[in-house]
Amino acid sequence: MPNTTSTHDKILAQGLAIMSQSGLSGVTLGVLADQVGMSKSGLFAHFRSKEQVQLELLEHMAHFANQRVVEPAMSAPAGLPRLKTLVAAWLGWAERAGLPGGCPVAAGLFEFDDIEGPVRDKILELEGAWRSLLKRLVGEAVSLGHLRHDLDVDQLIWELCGIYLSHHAAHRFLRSSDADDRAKTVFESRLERAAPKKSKDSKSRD
Amino acid sequence: MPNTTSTHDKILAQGLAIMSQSGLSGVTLGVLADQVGMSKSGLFAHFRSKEQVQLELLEHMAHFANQRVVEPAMSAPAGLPRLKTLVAAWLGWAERAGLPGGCPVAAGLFEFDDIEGPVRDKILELEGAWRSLLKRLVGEAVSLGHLRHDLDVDQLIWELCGIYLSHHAAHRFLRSSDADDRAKTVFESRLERAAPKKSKDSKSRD
DNA sequence: CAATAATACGACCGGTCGTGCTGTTCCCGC
DNA sequence: GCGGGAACAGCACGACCGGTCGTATTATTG
Repeated sequence: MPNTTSTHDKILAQGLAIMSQSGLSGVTLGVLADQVGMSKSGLFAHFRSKEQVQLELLEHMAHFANQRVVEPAMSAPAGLPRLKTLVAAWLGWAERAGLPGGCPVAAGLFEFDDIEGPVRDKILELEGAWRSLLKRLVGEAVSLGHLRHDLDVDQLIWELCGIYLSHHAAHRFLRSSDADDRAKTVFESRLERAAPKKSKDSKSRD
Repeated sequence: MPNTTSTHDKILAQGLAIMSQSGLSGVTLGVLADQVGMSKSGLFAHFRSKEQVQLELLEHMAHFANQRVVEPAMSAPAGLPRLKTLVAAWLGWAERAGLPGGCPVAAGLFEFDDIEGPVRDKILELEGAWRSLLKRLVGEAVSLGHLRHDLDVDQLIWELCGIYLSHHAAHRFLRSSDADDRAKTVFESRLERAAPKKSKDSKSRD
């Protein structure tokens, strides 16, 4: 059955667009069915519940983001170049990937901070996986001597996530045009402080 | 006007709690009426529309946050001390003020990034006012020589907002206990880089 | 060809949403 | 005491929610 993209996949693809614009709770069975061009009940037959739709949607987005953000970055040389490439591909990835709204996970971090359940757990899992990936790349950069050995890796990642969120807010909500520049500036400045010590200037003295 | 706090105010107070937990779209007339202890239509009579409820709720929150965060910080000495006090009062202010969910504006930045209308405009206004305040305090710190005169003020504020958002995500979604420490670490490190050049630190030991 | 399984449809359920209209209660000035 | 007006409740509406059911079309299989 290679010919058609299955209805199931079509549903997930459409749902991804809605989710990025209106958040996970904006993905309604009715509007999703309309978007796909089928009846609500016909759509529902593919899933056991709405929650199942949400979970599969998140899973689908993770896979989508993986091949749009992670995989391309992996072809860069290991260490600092790869980290830089990944971060560059990360910021604003959703728009670049054709998602009209922003990154659904970023929105989910605030939408589901107090809503317990499998959906929250799934977002938690995705976010954890992402931070693990960041940690791995940073760790490689440290091992290769691209970043200082006494670097607080978790602290750096925490700050990277802050850059991402601020970029998201500035770009998508405030719609300010300098979001990319601001993010680039603070990222590079942060990397500079994480660079191995050199005897170039005695100013880095912490 | 009778002695008691007016029903109108009681509605806004209850709505604030709901908004912090479930977001602005979680503030439903029915839920809100239940919480206040009156009928949906009785509550509705106080407002012209649900949108009016949302707008007044945002306004109410701004006033509330102002007296809980801004005003106390204003008693600190002008310049860097005041800025530090404000930021310290800012991070996690909502919980400290008795709001069970996080900061509603932070959530609103992601909830309404693609939903046009007066509500979005209101959040935009609040966020703009907040950043203006930050800018004013940073500017004062620069004028007083507490921060370097060639500081990129907007860049600093952009990063401060990133710290706030990352703190919100780490604390409220990830529920990690080190959010305060992480935020404090990056904030102080950032201030250090914004300090005036001649770093003969003989007195800065707060 | 008949039987079956997959797929999708339309109608419909109980419930909640925002929002009006119609009363009822109750305080206040006359 | 009475009339009036504000504050609130009761109720109904249409739209939409997640979800179920029966059914029609289609494809596969025996």
